[in-house]
Amino acid sequence: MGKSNAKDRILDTASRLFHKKGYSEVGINEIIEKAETAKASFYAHYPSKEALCEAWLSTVHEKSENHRTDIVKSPIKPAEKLDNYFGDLESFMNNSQFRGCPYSNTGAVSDGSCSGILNQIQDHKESIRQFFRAICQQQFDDPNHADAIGDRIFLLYSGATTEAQNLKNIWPVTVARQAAIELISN
Amino acid sequence: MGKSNAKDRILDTASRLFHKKGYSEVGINEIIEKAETAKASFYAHYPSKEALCEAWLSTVHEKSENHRTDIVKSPIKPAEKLDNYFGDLESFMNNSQFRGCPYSNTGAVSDGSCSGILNQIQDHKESIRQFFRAICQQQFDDPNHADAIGDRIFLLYSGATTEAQNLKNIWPVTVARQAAIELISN
DNA sequence: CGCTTTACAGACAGACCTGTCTGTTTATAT
DNA sequence: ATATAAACAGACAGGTCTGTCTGTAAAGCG
Repeated sequence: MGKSNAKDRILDTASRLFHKKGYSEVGINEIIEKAETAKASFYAHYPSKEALCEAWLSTVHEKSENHRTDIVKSPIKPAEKLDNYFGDLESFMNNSQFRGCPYSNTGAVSDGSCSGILNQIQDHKESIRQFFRAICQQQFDDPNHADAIGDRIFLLYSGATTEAQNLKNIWPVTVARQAAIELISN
Repeated sequence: MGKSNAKDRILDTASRLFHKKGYSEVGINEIIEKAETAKASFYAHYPSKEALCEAWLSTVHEKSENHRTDIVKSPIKPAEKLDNYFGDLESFMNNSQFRGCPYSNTGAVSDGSCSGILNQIQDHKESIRQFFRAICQQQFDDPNHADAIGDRIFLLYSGATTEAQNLKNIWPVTVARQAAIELISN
């Protein structure tokens, strides 16, 4: 465990609350109370609530992006990479009381006023799309076919995340996992 | 055009605003102002904002459910039914500035405090799932296989809706449409 | 010791939120 | 014409929101 300074406590607490309840349902007051810090300390480190949201999404992106890079580089078979990645999603959903993608959930509450957040959402989604395409490129000879299959797996992944949250059930992830493996194996 | 009474004006205005900005980003004051009615009139017809949300989701469900029933009963081929339904989604996304499923967007902002809304979300999603399963039952001999393919198409549909919203682009719907047709044709 | 940095506590402003209330106006039906 | 129902306008209460402000306490360092 590293030091527990105010800035980190705020970000950790906000991450937990934003993910669990949704960005718009969490207030600064709740964050600083549960982070056991003061409002002045919050505004000393973050200029606004939106900036905190961007910092949160950045950390999520960074962690998950590193994880995906590792998977792409690993020597296992492409189908096994998909199996592992959907397995990770299964664990994630089970461990988060079926709260799904932080980016989609944040984008669901936005009319486009904050372009910084919208850009992060699009960058993150495009990054996941390219991840699936990269795996498919390792499997198929035809690059166009690989991209097409990668896009389909991306949509299965997104749909599984969304509907596992809506239905509070893991079956969408299980179904998508099997479908993705079949897609890349045929 | 029917009469323009206050109750209908409120529901119509709220539907437009909830869909465009998200439930949590729209207030009663904005609704009654744009519906050109008074706050007392609002609370004469709806006991709370949450009740208005449920009324909104109910109308969305009713309309879309009737549409799906018509499609299932129609004499065209299953693959053509899917093509039509994804075509409808394409039009819907284009006409709504890429705001996607009202149910998923509402569910993204909820920690489970309002069970009425959560139940409507789950009922609606399960209804769409059964719609795709019913179409697949018309195509395949094996009922288990039909259900399995129906579930995959359901996830493609959900993922296409989610990511078209996130990416502000129609390609996810186009990809899902083609993938669904291939799934039911093989 | 004095100086600086960081974090603390919490009052405050100004705006917005839902929901209640009083009272007035309009339309309809008898 | 008169009674009844519906819609109107809008003040108000009580709470929450983000963000600013003043002031204090503690720790590191010369």
